[in-house]
Amino acid sequence: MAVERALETKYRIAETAMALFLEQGYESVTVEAVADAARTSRRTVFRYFDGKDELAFPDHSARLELLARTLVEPTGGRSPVDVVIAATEAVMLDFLGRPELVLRRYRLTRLVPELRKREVLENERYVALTRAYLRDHLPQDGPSFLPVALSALIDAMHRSALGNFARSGGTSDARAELQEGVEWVRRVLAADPSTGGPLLLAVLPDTAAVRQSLAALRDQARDLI
Amino acid sequence: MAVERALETKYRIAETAMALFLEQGYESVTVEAVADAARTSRRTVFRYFDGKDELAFPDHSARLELLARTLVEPTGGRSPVDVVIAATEAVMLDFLGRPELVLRRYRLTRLVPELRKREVLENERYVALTRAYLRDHLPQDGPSFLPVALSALIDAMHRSALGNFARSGGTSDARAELQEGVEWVRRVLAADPSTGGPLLLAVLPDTAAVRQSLAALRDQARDLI
DNA sequence: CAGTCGTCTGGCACGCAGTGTCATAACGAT
DNA sequence: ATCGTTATGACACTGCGTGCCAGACGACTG
Repeated sequence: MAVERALETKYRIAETAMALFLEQGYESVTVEAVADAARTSRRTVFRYFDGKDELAFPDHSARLELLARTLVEPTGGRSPVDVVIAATEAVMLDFLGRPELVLRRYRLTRLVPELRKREVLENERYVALTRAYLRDHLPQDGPSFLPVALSALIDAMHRSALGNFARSGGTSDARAELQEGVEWVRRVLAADPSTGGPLLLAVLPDTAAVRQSLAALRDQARDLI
Repeated sequence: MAVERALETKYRIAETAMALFLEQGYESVTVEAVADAARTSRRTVFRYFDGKDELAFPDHSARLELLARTLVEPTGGRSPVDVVIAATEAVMLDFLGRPELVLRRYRLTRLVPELRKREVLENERYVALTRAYLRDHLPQDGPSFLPVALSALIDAMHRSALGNFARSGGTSDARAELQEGVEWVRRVLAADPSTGGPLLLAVLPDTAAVRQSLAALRDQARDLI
């Protein structure tokens, strides 16, 4: 297939480039040097990549499509927030499918400001998608900042878990961390009446027995809720 | 003063550039054209700005310093979250001090992808500052994702309010919207036991009267809490 | 007033990213 | 084997960004 060959070429160029960047530094490696090392031409490099900085992100266009595709799948009755969370988990699993790439890119982005810039931009495109989805699917009677706040929150969890994964050298369980993070989001949302969460209130006699029961319940709730 | 004259030059160049960008489009305006229109040289433009895209953000370096300065001021016993919120409000007030600049830049960034990129990057620098502050000052026993989540949240409120301000043509009360947003954050944090918020639980007999009282309380709480 | 020192500015040249164009090569289908 | 399609490579060109140096401007001093 033609597509396979093209993909192979793209990744060959990208890996050559990343290796050169790590060896010699981003600035001092020209695109022509990358092309030569990958046994191709400068022009071809720019056919596969929009810019020199994108050489470290050969997988992002595909992953962005994955996110977009996941967001339009039938929801099966799930809430918009759950749909976005599931889509974010799918994106993370895709990331974790290429752990070496993630680790190498992490080193590069810490080292080269230009590549860090690019990473921030790529990330913004993910957030823009989820934000638009929430804007379109969340009930309109909630606070107007909810879509932007929730997309930022979920993205923050995603990045935090992936960052820990990279810093740990690929040993941490990024998926579990993400789930822990979004659980926190869910819990916090559920506790807020303006987003439709349940609310439990009561008036009780102020006796020692009641106080003691409440304290016990509170301690349990700290772990359970 | 030399500093005043330099600042005057910088803003003259920036305003000339923004006008040209809006008239003729970002791509088709060369830096040399900007320099000529601002009665200076190409070389001088690059002395005041790190790149062509920065021509639309003459105020960001100063505002970044403002944020950094505000974050190191004595806290006066406020919590780290409150310090970050106050600093964010200071940044927003600084933005609102130049409403024409905000509006013009908003039009530009919606129109020119290159400038939108730059805006995202500038924004990331603010978030990096607040995130680092929270990482250093928040209690260490909380969830590890709290700094990144909170900085993302507060930033989201900030951007949402400023975006509405620009979209409304400068008529909306951005400061009030920001405060509304951070109030939501505070409320939501306070409701979460893992971040030390209060928790109120009770067990009641399931009678019609009790149910009615709870419903009434719940309706009040929707507005009050 | 003359001289001098530091800073701001403009001109020049260079490297390199990114793009348009076109000719050629590789590949797949029939 | 031939043809149509698609990937590739060569070339030229624009414009950004930077290093370098020389001259202009302003401030301060004797």
